[in-house]
Amino acid sequence: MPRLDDVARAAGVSKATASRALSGADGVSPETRERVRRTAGDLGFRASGAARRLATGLTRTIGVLTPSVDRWYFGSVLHGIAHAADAHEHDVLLYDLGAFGRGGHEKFERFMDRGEVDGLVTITWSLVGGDLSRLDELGIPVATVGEPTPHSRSFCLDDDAAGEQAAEHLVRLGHRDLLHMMSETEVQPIDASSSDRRKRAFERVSAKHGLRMRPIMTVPTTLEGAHATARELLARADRPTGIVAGTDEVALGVLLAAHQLGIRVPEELSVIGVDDVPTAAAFGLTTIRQDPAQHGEDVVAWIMTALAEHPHGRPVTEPDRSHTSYAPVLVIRSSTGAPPA
Amino acid sequence: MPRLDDVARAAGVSKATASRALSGADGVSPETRERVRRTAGDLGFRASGAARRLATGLTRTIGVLTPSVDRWYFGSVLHGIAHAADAHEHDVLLYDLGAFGRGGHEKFERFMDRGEVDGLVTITWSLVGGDLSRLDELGIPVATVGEPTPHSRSFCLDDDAAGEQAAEHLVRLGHRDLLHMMSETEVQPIDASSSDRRKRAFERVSAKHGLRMRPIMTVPTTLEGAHATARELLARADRPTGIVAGTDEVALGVLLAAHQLGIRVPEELSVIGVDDVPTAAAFGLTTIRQDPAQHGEDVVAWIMTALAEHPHGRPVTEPDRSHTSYAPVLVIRSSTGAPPA
DNA sequence: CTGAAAGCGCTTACAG
DNA sequence: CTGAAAGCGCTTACAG
Repeated sequence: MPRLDDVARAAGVSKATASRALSGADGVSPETRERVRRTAGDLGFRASGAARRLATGLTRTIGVLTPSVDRWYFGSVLHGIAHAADAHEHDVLLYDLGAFGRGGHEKFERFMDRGEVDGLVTITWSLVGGDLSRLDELGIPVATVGEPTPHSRSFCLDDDAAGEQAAEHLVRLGHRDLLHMMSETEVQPIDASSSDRRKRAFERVSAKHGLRMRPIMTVPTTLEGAHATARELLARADRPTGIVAGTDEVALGVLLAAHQLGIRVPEELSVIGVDDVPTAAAFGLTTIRQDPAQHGEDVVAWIMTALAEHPHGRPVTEPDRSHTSYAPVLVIRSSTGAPPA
Repeated sequence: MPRLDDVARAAGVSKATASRALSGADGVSPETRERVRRTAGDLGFRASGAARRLATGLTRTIGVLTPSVDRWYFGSVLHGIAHAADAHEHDVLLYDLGAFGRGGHEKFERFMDRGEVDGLVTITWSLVGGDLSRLDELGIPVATVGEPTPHSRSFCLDDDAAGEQAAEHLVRLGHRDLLHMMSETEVQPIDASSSDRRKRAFERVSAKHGLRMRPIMTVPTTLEGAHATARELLARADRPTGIVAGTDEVALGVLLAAHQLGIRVPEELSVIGVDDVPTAAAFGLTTIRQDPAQHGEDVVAWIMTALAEHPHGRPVTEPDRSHTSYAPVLVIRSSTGAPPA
């Protein structure tokens, strides 16, 4: 592997000049720059990242802390992050903290110990409160996507509006007897998780319109879990006319149970979800759309801006802990309709 | 941030001794080691990764090149990799090359230019042939998961056996008129992709048992894509009695179409897939199981072994390009049964 | 516009 | 068991 020194010598300049020519810094004549560049190309020179890091203190890497990577929401956010990071010529260092917080603490410690990054994004539920507040030690821009949090800058769907829109859609169709299936968040680092907000929005709408009050059901955040619960629920004679599901996975589990029980959708039962996962369309699922990949792109854009303002270390000003919330979009398909007469 | 020098001084030893004490190298008295460790802890010392990299030439990072991150298979492999890497105290650097090869080349170039890792895993279809062969330049252990490849060590499901088991299962149930829905691989870097192998295995079984020869159908590797195709196919009077799908996503699309058309499964139609995705059970899908997370763990284990044998740079011996193939497991559920009389 | 030199913070022969 | 010193390969004031 040729070093900068080899390039400099071959091009007949000093290491300093070679470095400037290659990095694009100004104060180098066009001819010199061109010659150095060609020489570097000919030699197959690749700057040592380790040396550059040591000299500049910059890793050109952004870290991602996520509770999972094999589920739609997390994968989509990660995809957006990876895409945006690449556009800014930054690498992404992935810390998969493990299934929803379990055992994640040790991995978090390892990250604090040796995960060297210029900026960090934590995805919902990655961390518990105590760990979250330690992120400040890092002295780098930190942002969260998935839930609003007072600990850092955050980006996420407006869950209040999403919960409201879902319930209001069914109310407009004439439903008076709805049930909310809340998808369970196994770790709740902060006061109001997404599922809590969606649930409370549902309760507000229920109260406002004087709907029948049914107890909220809590199910695992998986199609399977919701499916099992829904099979029992829907078999009962006094089932609701509509179900507001906390997520599409839950909604799809309900739809599947309805199909298996011979309950026609939407004639006998309406179902609405939140997310608009790729399979929702094929199932005809009415849902509240969000775009996690976009959130991932936006969070990286914010980090890049913060980095540009304070290239090294801790900003002198108070860190930005503002919140960006995305407006939900109602997507009407065939899983919702007027309730049975 | 305290440096090693600060720790050394505070503990009353040289940097060399402090370094050895902290790294666990031997040749340090137990008392000294303990004292240095405590001092480091008190000071909140964290070794600079950049400096360590520069001094040792080791990044303690493994790279992952993947065509996507928001689909079950890739997410699962990545999860296994992240878990195993963490167990070996290595970080993972993620390169999401983008949707199945499109635009992935530039990202690949960026990786070659500055992705500094000790070992690399490429997931199926990440790369096209020309890029694949350039991986040797890296002089680090490289392995592929998802498809057998002559370019590197590889790990994947035995697709021949999987395709055979799927078809044979239906033949045993009495089916003579089967159709294969092959899931489309958008980029085929090597001669025999997974889907090709599964397809050819199907053809062998068809020939062996003298089944009706139907043209192979190719559908997108998504539930939606398969669903659209299946709706047309299943509406026809001469539809087959069984469908062998290249993946579970495809199989689920077929199941959905069958439900919507009022075709009873398995009485009127049998469907089998490959993968055993988490939702397969709720749908009662019979399938051929594979465990991508395990493949991810195994590939990291192999890299760690290779690294242990050749701690620095290119091994003198010929690189290991052997192939590990995993035996498929038939999981029988309720989507398959005897064909209609 | 260019170069000599110091510095980033570790590790590791080498010598004792 | 311990230390002084060289070295990993860049970047960046500083001086010219």
